Amino acid sequence: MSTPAPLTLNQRIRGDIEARILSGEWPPGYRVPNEHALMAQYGCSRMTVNKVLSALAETGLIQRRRRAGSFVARPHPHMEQVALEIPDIPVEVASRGHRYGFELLERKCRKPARALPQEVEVAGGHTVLSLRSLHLADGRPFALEERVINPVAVPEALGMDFSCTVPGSWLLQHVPWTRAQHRISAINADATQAQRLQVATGTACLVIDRQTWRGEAAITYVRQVFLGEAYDLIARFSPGGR
Amino acid sequence: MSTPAPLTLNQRIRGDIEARILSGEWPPGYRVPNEHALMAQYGCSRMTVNKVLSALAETGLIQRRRRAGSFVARPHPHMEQVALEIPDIPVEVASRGHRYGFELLERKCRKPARALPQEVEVAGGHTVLSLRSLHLADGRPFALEERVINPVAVPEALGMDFSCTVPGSWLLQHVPWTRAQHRISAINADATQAQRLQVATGTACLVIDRQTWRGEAAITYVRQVFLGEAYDLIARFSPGGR
DNA sequence: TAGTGGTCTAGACCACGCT
DNA sequence: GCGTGGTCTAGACCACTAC
Repeated sequence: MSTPAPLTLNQRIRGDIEARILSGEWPPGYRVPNEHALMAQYGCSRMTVNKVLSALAETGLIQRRRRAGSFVARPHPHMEQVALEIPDIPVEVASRGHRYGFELLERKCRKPARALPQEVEVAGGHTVLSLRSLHLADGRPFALEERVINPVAVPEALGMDFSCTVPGSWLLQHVPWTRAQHRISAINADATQAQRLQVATGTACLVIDRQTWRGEAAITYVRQVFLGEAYDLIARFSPGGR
Repeated sequence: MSTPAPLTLNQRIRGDIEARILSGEWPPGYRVPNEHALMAQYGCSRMTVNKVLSALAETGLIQRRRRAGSFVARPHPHMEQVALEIPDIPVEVASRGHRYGFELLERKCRKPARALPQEVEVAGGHTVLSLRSLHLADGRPFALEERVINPVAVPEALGMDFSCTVPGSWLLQHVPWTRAQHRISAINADATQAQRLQVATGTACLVIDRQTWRGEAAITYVRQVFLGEAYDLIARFSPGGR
């Protein structure tokens, strides 16, 4: 029950300072002791306290200004971002205790829809590999997915039979991406969507539009339509950035 | 047009390595030169290259293993999180080029709804300050907000007249929080919600449930209901964590 | 067991920006 | 001007683990 703590000096100092800030002992605007003072207090070198304070500044807990000193930050700047988990649907379904199923509705190569700039970008002047599919949980519709893939960036995709392979999971595992953008919105299911999801027309659905890039090349664009009542996204924020 | 680059040595080395990884010159699994080699290559001390490699490891671009070396990471682990901007509604409305307006519909102290565990937690055995309000863009309904505040954690709130002060913005600026959780879902507007938002009953709405804590104390719980077609959330991921 | 990363030291010079 | 943080050096000892 005793501390099994082989904490590094760095972690001890960081923990000390974080605790003072989070407990309110050092309120927003409070001037943190400077590096020289902390160095003396902990009997360590300046590099060590500098590393701690730099790390705290990166996470936004303190602000550092030359000549002025380090100050406990006001709570909101910067913390306006929270971590949103990207859902991998098979994993998501399994973690909810359901049996996952997949059904490929359509697979073809076609021209991009000119009305969808994302598709045009993925096409890059060529055709796109278009996949329309349905994700199932315990045999019942869970999400509808419309995806286009850039066959120039991902030539292996042309040789894949996606009737048994989930395109999203396959792409995640085989194609490295460096940038992604997600747009989250809500729509009323139209007649086609409602029929495929086996709900009434007009049912509220959560929509995720995701586009990924590798360097400058667009890899894929996907629109996933979830039943609004059966699905939700969770985003969290905890102190220290992690 | 020339490089105005007063880059630090640290940034140069980090940029070099990131470029090689992102360009694919160093593919996933590639063994990055060890610290001694980089030290020689750049003619610098070990601390300098160590700081670079540690930073790259923190962002997930490389993995480091004692005795084995540093390796370019496979793309997906860890990158399953993206940064989601928390919307501050007045700012959000203004940034979309609209005039922001606010209307307090109801303000009272009451018992928490037993069916809502979030309200019970915010209450902590006491009553909650309950606020129901409407956010407007160019005078038209933009979002409906139902909020409860813990009056023990935020006693100043009891003295506030929120008819002119936006509760969310006020809380953000006056109450530091250390933890937050968001749940995003989609609903069909019920009759009351539809009337207040001036849309047809059943219109799809994007819902954000947000709860914040300071330490172990729950501060506030809020449900914001947005028009699904008029609003969306954007989440991005870029390399290097930022 | 030897090579690798993890951590730390005791200095140093410099740039910035309050005062 | 001068105190602060920003960066870097040339070492050091240790822990871990793959070989």
